[in-house]
This record gives sequence, C-alpha cells and structure tokens, in this order.
Amino acid sequence: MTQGREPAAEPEGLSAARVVAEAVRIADDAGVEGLSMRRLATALGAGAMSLYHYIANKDELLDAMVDVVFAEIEPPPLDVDWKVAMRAEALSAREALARHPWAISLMESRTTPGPANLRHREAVTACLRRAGFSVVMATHANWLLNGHVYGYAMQEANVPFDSADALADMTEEVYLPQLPPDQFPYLNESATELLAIGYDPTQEFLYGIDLLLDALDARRIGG
Amino acid sequence: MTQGREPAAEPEGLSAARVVAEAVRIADDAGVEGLSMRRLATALGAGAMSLYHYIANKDELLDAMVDVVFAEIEPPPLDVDWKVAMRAEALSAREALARHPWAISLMESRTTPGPANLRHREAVTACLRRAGFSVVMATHANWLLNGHVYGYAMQEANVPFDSADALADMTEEVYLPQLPPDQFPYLNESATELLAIGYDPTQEFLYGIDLLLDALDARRIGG
DNA sequence: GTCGTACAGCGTACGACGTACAGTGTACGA
DNA sequence: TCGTACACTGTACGTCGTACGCTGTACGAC
Repeated sequence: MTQGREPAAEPEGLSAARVVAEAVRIADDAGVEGLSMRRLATALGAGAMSLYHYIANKDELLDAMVDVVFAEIEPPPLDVDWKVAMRAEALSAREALARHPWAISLMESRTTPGPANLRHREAVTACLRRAGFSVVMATHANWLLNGHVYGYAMQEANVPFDSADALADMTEEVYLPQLPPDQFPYLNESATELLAIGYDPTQEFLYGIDLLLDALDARRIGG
Repeated sequence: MTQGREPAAEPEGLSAARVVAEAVRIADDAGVEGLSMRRLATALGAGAMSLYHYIANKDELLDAMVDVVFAEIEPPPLDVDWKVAMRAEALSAREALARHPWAISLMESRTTPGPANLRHREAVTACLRRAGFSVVMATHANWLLNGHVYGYAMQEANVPFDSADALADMTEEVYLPQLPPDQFPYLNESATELLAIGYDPTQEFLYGIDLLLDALDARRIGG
C-alpha cells in the first residue's frame, strides 16, 4: 500500500483545509445530499476513515463548510457611507449563498458560529456602530438585514431558475395552468401580469435591501 | 398476522392524512433527522412498507408535512386594515414555524408548493391587492414579508433559547468568553450591553414586521 | 545501528437508512 | 364458488456514518 508521505498524486497529503475545500466543491455540484464521507475520501484519493484524522465527524465538517462560505462574504468597507457599505456586504452575502446553494440549508441547523462567521459579524457591527447606530439599533439592523439575505435565499431556492426567460417559460407551461382563475383569481392575475412584463425576481433582493436601508436610516437616531 | 380491516388498535386504519399527521408529530419532538420510515410505521402500528401505499416516497411525505404547516397559518383577515391583517398573518406564520422547527429547513428544499401553500398565498395576495397594492408592489411586499418570516426563523434557530433568561445565562457563560475585547471589541460591547438590559430577541420579529409594514405603506401607491 | 513511539492512513464491520420486489390474507362482486 | 382487487408486510439490497483495530513509515533517544 502507498503510505507515509506519498498519498497518491495529490498536492501535499491530506489536511483539514483540503478536506473541507473538497467537501465544498462536491456540495457545489452535487448538493449536501450528494456529499458522503466515502465520496469525499475518494475525491481526495484516500480511504473514508482517513478523514477522521482531520475532522471529528461529519457534523463538524458541515460546520467548517458553512464557515468557508462566511469567509467568502466581503465585510462592509469602512471608508464609505454606511448604507453603501452595508448594501455591498448584503450583495456579497447573496452572491456567496448563490455560489453555494447548499449553505442556506446547513446554516439553519448549525448553532455554533465559526471563526469566519464571528469575524464577519464583528465587521458588520463595527460598520453600524461607527455610523451612529446604538447597540440596540445595530442589533435591529443586523437581524433585519441578515434576515433579508437568508429569507431571500430561501425563497429563491423555491423558484430555482437562473434566468428570467426560464422562469417565464416555466410560469407559462407549469405554474399558470395550476392556477385556475376561479380558484386563485389573484395569483392567476399576478402570474399573468408578471409574465407579461418580463418579471425578474432577482430585482427583489435589491428592492428589499434599499427599502430596509432607507427605513433603518430614518430610525438610526432614536430607535 | 393481523390484517385486513383491523390494523392494530389505531383509529381507523392507515390513510395519507394519518401518516402525514404522525410524521409531523414525530418531527416535532425528534426533528427531521429523527423521522425514519420505520419509526413512522412503528408509531402507526404498521410495517414500514405499508406507508408506500399512501405516499410515493419520503420526499413526497416531506412535501405533505410542509403543507400541513402552511395549513396552520391563519390567512390575513379581510375585514380590517391591511397592515393589521398582514401583521396578524406574519405572527401566525412565525408561530407555526416555532411550533414546527423542522419546517424551515424542509421548505428550503421543496420546490412544488402544496395546496395549502397556494391557498394561503392567494389569501395574502388578495389582502394586498384590495389594499391598493399594484401587482408588482404586492409582489415586492410578498417577498419582503415572507423573507422576514423565514429569515427570522432561521436566525432564531441559531440562538435556540426559549427564554430571555436562558439566553442571558448562555451569553454570560459561553458566548462572552469567546469574544475577547481585543479581537471582537464591537461584538463584546454588544453582548455586554444586551446582557445588561435583559435583551429578548423575540422582540426583533415585531420590530422588523412593523418597520416593513410602515415602509411598504409609504410605497404602496407608486412603487 | 537499533529500537520505541507517534502518526497517518486504511479495511472491516455494524447498525441504521430508503425502498424494490414478491409475496400474503381478506373482502367483495359475479 | 371463485377471481380479483386491496391493504398490508417480510426480506433483501445498496448506501450511509463511523467504531475499532490494524498497518507501514518517520524520527528522536540510546
């Protein structure tokens, strides 16, 4: 058996970072349900049990994967207006979640935040506090903005189309027929009109973020 | 073997509704990961494979379970101001998700809405349209309000304490020690201050809903 | 040079899982 | 009396996470 310092043909032998990175890659193109310890090990040119030298169990692996996603979110820049900064942060978060669609479902079940998560939260809180938010108002803002990012990602997952055209086709052929006007007059009307104007749900994210930032700005002092 | 019209000692023999209801009960006190077809069957006094006469597969069961949760959400009452109505609806949704914590993680992965889901969406859309929202503005409102409910539920799942006291204890003993002031000055400050004033994250939901309703009201006409 | 120890990795095995398949007894219409 | 349909089940297969005990190698101490 090939052992010791020559794993197979891989860069440098195993390591926690390499294990987690490969897990992310697999989840990216097969989903979390497609990520098994055996498959992960095979992709790394190793046996399944070797992974347990770097991670305690699969749950810890999932924790680490979520933290990788948090590490990809750009913290809000500190040299611009807070609204511009938080808008950029939210967009970056939305992009990270779009790159790793599995992350949103994992985040729900993970209760202990990883280091990248903490670092990111610190940066966001710093941005808000420096902009004049009180601790309580910054907490409100954090809950609202994060909630928008997560809530949008969840709803987007239920309408999984990458283009407005694809969504339009699907609406016409699948959704609308399920919405007879006598049973669902308002949904039918909405679907019809949105289809006609070439509706693109991507805009919803920005609409919401801007609405939230404006509303928070108005309540920034006082609260 | 006891067969035919006398299952065991259960109400009326199996049925899709009974299977789904029992699945919800099991998930309520053991989580989705504690729900297996064998366990569900045992709880119903049946063999595992009997379930497949009422549901095609486990995925379809999960779809049906999610729809049960939607059925529990009170539609917005039509005889009051739209803000009051939507506030009540959001609260009801938040309560349903709190009763069934597993639902939020399932909703992410389910793409085909069940009948209760559709009925509920129809009622919400009706409420908004009658309040003067255009189709597009109603869509904005829907995304935002739903997003808030889901996003809040997700964040709440990461801070799983039923009382402000329990959260305070945990903050003092576990969270704060992980936030040294030199590394996380702002998070440390926030945790300390929130701890001092007896912060209760439950209020965040209402704060967010009211902010959203006010902001949407201002944009109701035009948009 | 020899040896003890620590480390990295692996093979096997166990008890769960979802579910395909091939039955089984009973009720009921003909 | 019989055929068929129905409600239900036992067994078995392939997969999962992972406990356990084994390997070969590197390296410091002597």
